[in-house]
Amino acid sequence: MQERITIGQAAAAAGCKVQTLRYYEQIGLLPHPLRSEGNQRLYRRADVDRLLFIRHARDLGFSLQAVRDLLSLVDQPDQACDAADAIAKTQLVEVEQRIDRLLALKAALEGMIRQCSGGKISDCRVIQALCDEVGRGEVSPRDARR
Amino acid sequence: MQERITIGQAAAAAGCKVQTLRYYEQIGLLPHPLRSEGNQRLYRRADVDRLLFIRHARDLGFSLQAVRDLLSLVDQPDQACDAADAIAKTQLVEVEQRIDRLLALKAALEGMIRQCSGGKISDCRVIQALCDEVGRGEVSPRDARR
DNA sequence: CTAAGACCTACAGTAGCTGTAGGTTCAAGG
DNA sequence: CCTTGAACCTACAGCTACTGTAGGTCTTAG
Repeated sequence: MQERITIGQAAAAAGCKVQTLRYYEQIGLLPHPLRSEGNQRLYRRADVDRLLFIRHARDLGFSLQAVRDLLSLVDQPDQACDAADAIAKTQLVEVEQRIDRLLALKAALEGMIRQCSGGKISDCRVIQALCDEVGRGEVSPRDARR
Repeated sequence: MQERITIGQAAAAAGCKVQTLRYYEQIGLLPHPLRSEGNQRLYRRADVDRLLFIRHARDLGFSLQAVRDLLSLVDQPDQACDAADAIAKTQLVEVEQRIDRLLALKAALEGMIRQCSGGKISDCRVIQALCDEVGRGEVSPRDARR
């Protein structure tokens, strides 16, 4: 009665590569599935749901460690949901920081491009801007990297 | 007359690790510097300027390949600056795409957090949202990953 | 029965560093 | 002059999150 889903079908359903499933299994995010007589993996609905959960979380920018934490919550559904909430909030803060950082980059790049004279490299503003050690305060060289 | 700058001083000036300089040398972004009698690297101003250029570009989100391209332009300063302009524009497009993607993530995360009931995991909206295969159109699961 | 395609394991490679082990050199203090 | 400790050296392993490759096996349609 159980559907037997091949690794290729599961990967297609999740929009990822076959290798990615094997990798998730290897690092313990997915359980070892049943095998056919010929040793090929056979997944069930629940496994595919778990995979979709993982992929969805990854699409939302959660690290594999965060996904692992979320899955451990899912595996114990009677606890309070504060932990899941906290993980999402941490993630939100990080996303906001990345957005701020990228907006600053965008401004800096637009400034560089706007001033490109179309002349020679030696006069090019893009290169000049990168040569300036100091920058113009839009991006500080010291703490700018995540 | 030349200043002799140690690798530690150069790294400090650029706000990166000593290993990073050795790595850049290894992959050909920085030239092999002079060595002391005791085989220690001695950099000159020009080397440090090149390093600062690299770090600045990295801070702006350029890949090492893009940095490599920009440096090859710097090394031939009499050519037209169209190439540098094109690299910066490509980078700008990528940055804008990343921003759009992150804004969608932010909205999705805020929605998840807003609806967290504070109850049990089994009712938690954060988890529910991740379990929904379909999502609510904010982030498409298929093409969402860069 | 055969051939193509999907699957298997095992391992190497990607980016961009970072960390470690085990040894050498340099500069300052005694 | 000698010692001590920081900074340096090489070489290599490890990190994240996969992706690709080689060489072989299984399944399924014709």
